[in-house]
Amino acid sequence: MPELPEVETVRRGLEAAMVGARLAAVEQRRPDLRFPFPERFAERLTGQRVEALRRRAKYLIADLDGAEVLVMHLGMSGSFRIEQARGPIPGAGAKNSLHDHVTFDLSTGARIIYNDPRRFGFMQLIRRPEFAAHPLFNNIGIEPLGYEFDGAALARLFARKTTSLKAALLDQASIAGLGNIYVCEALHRAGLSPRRAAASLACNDGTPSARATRLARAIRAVLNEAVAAGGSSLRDHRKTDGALGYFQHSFRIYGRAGQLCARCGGVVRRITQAGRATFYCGGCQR
DNA sequence: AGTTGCACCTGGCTGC
DNA sequence: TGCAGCCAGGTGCAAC
Repeated sequence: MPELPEVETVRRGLEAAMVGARLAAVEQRRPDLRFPFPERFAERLTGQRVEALRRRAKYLIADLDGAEVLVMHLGMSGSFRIEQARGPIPGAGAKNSLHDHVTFDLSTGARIIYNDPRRFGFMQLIRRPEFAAHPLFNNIGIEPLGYEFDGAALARLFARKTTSLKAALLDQASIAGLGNIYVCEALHRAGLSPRRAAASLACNDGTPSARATRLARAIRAVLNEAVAAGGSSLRDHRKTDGALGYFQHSFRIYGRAGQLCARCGGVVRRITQAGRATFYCGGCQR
């Protein structure tokens, strides 16, 4: 499910409910998701006050008033929803709660529930001083909505890469937060082929090409529009309040194999790159 | 060192 | 209606 715009949408929903509240009770319903939960996970969280909820790449990071930071990743199918703790307790066997793996009951009376059918998500507790140097975070690239991201940054990051533009854009060590959908969308907006060599964004003298600038602007634009729309709702992904994001209606290329390109009338193609589907228009993406 | 392919899971959809 | 096969928003790791 979640790329940067979806994670940011979740962050905003959780921030409003969690920041300033204490974790009055935490329930962990299985020993692992993608990885085992930390030792004594619920116990270490109980009683902690949430001071801030941040996003880095596709990670959610809750700053606690103790010595640790709670790191959460949604994987492919993770989602959060917010209910009132006084409401019906999800009963065993209720279809909707089958994959509810963690619940946080807050001092405000709200209950935050983490649901993840595929269990590719995970949660981790990291001591604050070790946070920046932690393996999860010490090799993460620049934020595409940050001030330092532009055509020059793209050209510099990709200068010596031998992979395709598509694969390079998906590499979280270069740019943090892009995923399969928004890479396809940004490349289409920029009129660049996903098969083009990543290094071709720099001119021979190493300066950023006009293509690099176009691509950086397209990435910013598509991410900003998607965040404003509350992300994309594929399958049953929802925001924390249960509402659907609606950016999926704005996809111009993703999932449109066989349809006509809205910009040039060419046929949208689907190919496989690095094991993942790529959608692009052979007419206007060069 | 950088790049690619596979593995990890469940569920939804398509086509027989 | 049932079922096999394929596909899915991510990423860590082994193998080249």
